[in-house]
Amino acid sequence: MNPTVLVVEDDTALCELLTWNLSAEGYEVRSTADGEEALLMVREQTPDAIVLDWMIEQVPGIEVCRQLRKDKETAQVPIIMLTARGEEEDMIRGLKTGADDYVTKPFSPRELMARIEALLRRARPSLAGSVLQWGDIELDATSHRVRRGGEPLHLGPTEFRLLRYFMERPNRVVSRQQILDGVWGMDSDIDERTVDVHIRRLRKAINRNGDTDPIRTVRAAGYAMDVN
Amino acid sequence: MNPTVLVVEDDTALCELLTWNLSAEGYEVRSTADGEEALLMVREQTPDAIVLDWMIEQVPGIEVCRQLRKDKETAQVPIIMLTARGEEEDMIRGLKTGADDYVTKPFSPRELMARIEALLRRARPSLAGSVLQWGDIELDATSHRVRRGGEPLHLGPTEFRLLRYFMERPNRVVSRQQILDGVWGMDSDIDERTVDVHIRRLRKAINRNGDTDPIRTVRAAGYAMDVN
DNA sequence: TGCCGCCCTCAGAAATTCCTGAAAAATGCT
DNA sequence: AGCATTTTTCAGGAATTTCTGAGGGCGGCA
Repeated sequence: MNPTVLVVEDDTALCELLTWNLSAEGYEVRSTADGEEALLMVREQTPDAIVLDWMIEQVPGIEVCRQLRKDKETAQVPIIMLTARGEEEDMIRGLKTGADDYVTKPFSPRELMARIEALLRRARPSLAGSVLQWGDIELDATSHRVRRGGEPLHLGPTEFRLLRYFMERPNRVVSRQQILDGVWGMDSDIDERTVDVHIRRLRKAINRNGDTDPIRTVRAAGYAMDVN
Repeated sequence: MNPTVLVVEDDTALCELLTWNLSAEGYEVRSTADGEEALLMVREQTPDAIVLDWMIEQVPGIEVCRQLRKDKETAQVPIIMLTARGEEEDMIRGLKTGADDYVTKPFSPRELMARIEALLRRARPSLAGSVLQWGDIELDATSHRVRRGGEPLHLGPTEFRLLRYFMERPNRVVSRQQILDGVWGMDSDIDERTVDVHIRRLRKAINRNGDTDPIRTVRAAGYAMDVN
């Protein structure tokens, strides 16, 4: 289950170079040369990060960026923009539009790799192997261990993924469908009510000692994990 | 309450330039030329972001970065590293050590500003918009929370959508039909009178403490939410 | 193979919210 | 002041949405 990176680049040689490097780093790579198709691919299966060329066919990169940011589903995807020109204006426009980072060609692949890693560390902490925290709850993604107030908690696999999903998105209301996509996988064909059940199981496992429940149900919207 | 940025830079001229630019952007700025002192300042009052020069007195910037990342309290603070040399190795070391971004001198202040903004947007969503405001009412669309004067308000789904609808259109009179389209959906087949009821429920929920009513009824036209 | 843990589904109960219609109140106009 | 129109109030039933407990099924492991 490696992190997925979507490369949107119409220079075939560069695209292959990136794909090769990313694969070597252990990323799952998908790629396209077309902005329109990129949007479709993101909607179909949200990647963990996007490397997006400014100048691509059909739709300019910045427009792709804007579209992604506009849609709630994809608004949080980390985006690194790539450009040939060193225009300051472009860079600032790109960053203001919602890109997280901006790299000008020519660039060193290693630099790009490092920037992607830094960005993932920030945007998806569990992918970088750090420990997530919420109040007295600690979740270690690499060792699959969860503690509350120092006491180890026993969670099933699904409960673990569910908790991680919430801890990666503190304060954010997510719909059942989003939870299904994120925790079960995009193509899962599971009833939304099932989420309720697992939320309940997770709650029971976490609040065993009458602790405060970190998970808030938002009627007609979904659930959220609030900062305390 | 503006976001606070800590500038760690021993070149006095550059430090002043940064301070001036950041202040102009509305940031609260604190600064020091000394790495040791920087660590103390962070511990005393955690800033929302740090601009950190690689070459500073006493402690090298990368060591400051490492120290900050080691401590749980400060592990999440966004860090942008600044350096004179364009050495690729340095950049990669910096990013691997936990820096979020890495800018080489000479750089444009505007670029740095844009990068800080992008980083804050990622690290502290609450600081970078997404919260609508009207006087003492705050509405956070992503966490579905509403506060008035700091006190949390409990709104039902429809009331929430209704309030958001108004706060997205300050100072604008909207007809009942427009409200139905925007809040209930274009194809809703609901009596216009129903809007009245929900307006009332919303008012009751919002003005619980005898606060001023933000919603103005416009006879024969609809409703509006005025700026205060 | 048999046990065990976990996952998904189902369906009824419970809780909350929403809508409806009509009456009361307020407003504007003559 | 009196009338007409519009807005607000109100309460109960309808409709959603969520919660809960139980049960079958699948797969891992001894």
